[in-house]
Amino acid sequence: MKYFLAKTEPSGYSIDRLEKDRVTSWNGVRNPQAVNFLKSMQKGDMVFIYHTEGQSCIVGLAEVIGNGRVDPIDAKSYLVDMKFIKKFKEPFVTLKQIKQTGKFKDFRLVRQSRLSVMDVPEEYLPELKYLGLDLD
DNA sequence: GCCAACGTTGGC
DNA sequence: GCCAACGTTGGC
Repeated sequence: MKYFLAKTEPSGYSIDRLEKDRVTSWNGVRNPQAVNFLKSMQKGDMVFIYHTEGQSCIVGLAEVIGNGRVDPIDAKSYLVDMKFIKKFKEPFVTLKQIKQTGKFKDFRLVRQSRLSVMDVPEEYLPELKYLGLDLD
């Protein structure tokens, strides 16, 4: 089981919306590198949901529930079905905090600010838990 | 709302 | 296939 992170603008699609929907097809990603990460997702993998408006922060967790597929209405885009797992308790873990620890220097979230879907290497999980993410 | 950094497009 | 011009993302 692997971890990923997917960004979204909450005014477009928020964690609250995912909680209501329960299940969604994560879509609208066209950047080739981000699409590759979507393609590497497998059933059972976990996805941190990250909001990019206002204070950038990790707001929740979703789980991949099936194989991805090319978006039927946009061949350059790729879809992955996922279900709501949880919304983290506030205060959310922010990008600022993540940068301040100094332990995420090679994390794509820090290195490639415009990448909207990425892997979260296992080595970062303990530090994310330490910052307050409840992964149980 | 600005703008740096990055990605994409299209003319050559 | 290069690269200038343009468009977009996301942090601030």
